[in-house]
Amino acid sequence: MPMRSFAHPDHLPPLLQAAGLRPTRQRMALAAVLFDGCHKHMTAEQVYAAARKKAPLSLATVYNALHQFTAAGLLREVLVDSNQVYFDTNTASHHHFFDQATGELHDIPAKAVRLARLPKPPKGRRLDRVDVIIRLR
Amino acid sequence: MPMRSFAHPDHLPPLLQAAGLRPTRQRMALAAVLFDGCHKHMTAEQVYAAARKKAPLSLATVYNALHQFTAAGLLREVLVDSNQVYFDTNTASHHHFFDQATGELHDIPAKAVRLARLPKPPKGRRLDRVDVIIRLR
DNA sequence: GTGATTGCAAATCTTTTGCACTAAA
DNA sequence: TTTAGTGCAAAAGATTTGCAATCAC
Repeated sequence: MPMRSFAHPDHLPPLLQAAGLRPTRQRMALAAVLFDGCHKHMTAEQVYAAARKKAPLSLATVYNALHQFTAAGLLREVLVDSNQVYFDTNTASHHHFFDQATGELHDIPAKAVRLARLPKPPKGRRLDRVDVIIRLR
Repeated sequence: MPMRSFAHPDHLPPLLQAAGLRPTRQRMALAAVLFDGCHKHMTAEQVYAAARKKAPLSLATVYNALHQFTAAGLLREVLVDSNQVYFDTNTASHHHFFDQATGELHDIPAKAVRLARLPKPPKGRRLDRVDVIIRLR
């Protein structure tokens, strides 16, 4: 599962700048947590807990940044559980297993699912993307 | 799209009783709103607004009842938007179009989508169901 | 009667907002 | 400088809880 590797901190400022975001201390801490080379699914609270070990920042800033990162295409929201929103660092086309017993979320590569037939969008609308969630128990 | 028709109020008490729920005035009003023979996608707030025209009831009771109905298999939660949970009166296997511009949700019959390949669940877990969400813009 | 159900208001939880302060460019 | 970004604390929404009053059986 290839992902651009931003494990080294030097790669973070260009990443943020490319998204039109100033590489501030807080955003750098958040980016270091999220874009370390491994895909992850994290809630705002989890990101907050991890980032504040790297730099002082407030929860409001976490929400601001998560939404900015999402708008910039660096993150994707995953909605599988009515209690929390997960932010997914994998922005490539893919799907999810959701373990309803544990709340764990796992990626499924796009090619592992074949959508052989799909209805066409109603007129006037175009397809944005297709999310497949395989719910487990 | 066949659905058991509960348009006539006389059909509501047995429906509730079969779910192990006493047919109280409040639950009857809620069931009358939801199970009128037409499938719908409603938020708790929308259900509340419609039901209070039929009988006085509180929002807390709406949430209680929606969860009881869901646990009883009369409703299904649909998660497509981080701002609100939709309750779907169609509990048969099916999928959804979600219009991200308007927030509208539309059913897709199960047969309109063919999942030709699906990864098998991790060991120890079994498949509960597969949700396909076609996001439109 | 008696236990299930409800209403109300307060509590919780998550997320957003307003605004003065701070820092990046 | 100058403007974007941040922190804080308050506000907003959605949902839940606790408990006394009420209703279905």
